[in-house]
Amino acid sequence: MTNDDQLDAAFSALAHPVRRTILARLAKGTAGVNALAEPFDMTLPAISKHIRVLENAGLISRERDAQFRLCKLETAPIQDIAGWAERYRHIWEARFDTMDTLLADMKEDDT
Amino acid sequence: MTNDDQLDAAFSALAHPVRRTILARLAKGTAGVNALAEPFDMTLPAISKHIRVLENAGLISRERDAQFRLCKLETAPIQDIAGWAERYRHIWEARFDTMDTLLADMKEDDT
DNA sequence: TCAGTAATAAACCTCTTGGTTAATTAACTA
DNA sequence: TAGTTAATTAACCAAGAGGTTTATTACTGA
Repeated sequence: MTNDDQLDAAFSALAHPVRRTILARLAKGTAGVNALAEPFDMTLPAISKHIRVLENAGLISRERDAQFRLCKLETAPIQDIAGWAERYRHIWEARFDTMDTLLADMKEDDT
Repeated sequence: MTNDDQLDAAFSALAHPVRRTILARLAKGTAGVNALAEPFDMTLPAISKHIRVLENAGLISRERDAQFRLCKLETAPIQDIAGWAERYRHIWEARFDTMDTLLADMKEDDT
């Protein structure tokens, strides 16, 4: 899988509030599918599918423990996304600087 | 639009390599639709649709200049995503620390 | 071994996405 | 005003996403 494909998978997995909520829950520790499904008004197979999407994107891993499938958060794709976003930071910081200058100029006008 | 909806829109807009490439191009400066379409083996209406997706997600804005529609990168949704990812940073850093400790322990065993 | 619990698989449905071609709008230019 | 360039709209299509219900697998524990 190319780097681009990995980003595709991560971004599109994260483009659903249910899946982001599941990740937020897993940030507090591993959990089984039923536990993850609990907050949602949705059937278990639907949650199961969301979990598979997260797994395929590498955002979680799973381990069988007796009749449970424990899900665990994996941060690598989130780090990739953070890295992707960072490439644009200089732009918004530059614009913020411009705004700073603008505000400073306005202040000068006041005095 | 709720914060969740904004993240949905941003993540799903970014889940396509063509759209990420367009943003990368716009990071270097504004451009018209034909210029943005140039690198892709794809019809203009297809690019036009990608651009609309980016616009609806707030990732770009547009200004009419004569017969051109100049596209401009907007960083707010990228900042939102960077902020979202940051909430997970403590986890991967904690795991990295654990790995550090592990490696240190292994080193001690060697001596 | 049998009942119960955890989870997935299969089949199906509807809506969305990503692309096409053909037609249209809007502005510039000769 | 006619032709050209820039871009969008409309109509269509195939494939994918997200959900359902029903059936099945896999394990636990009495």
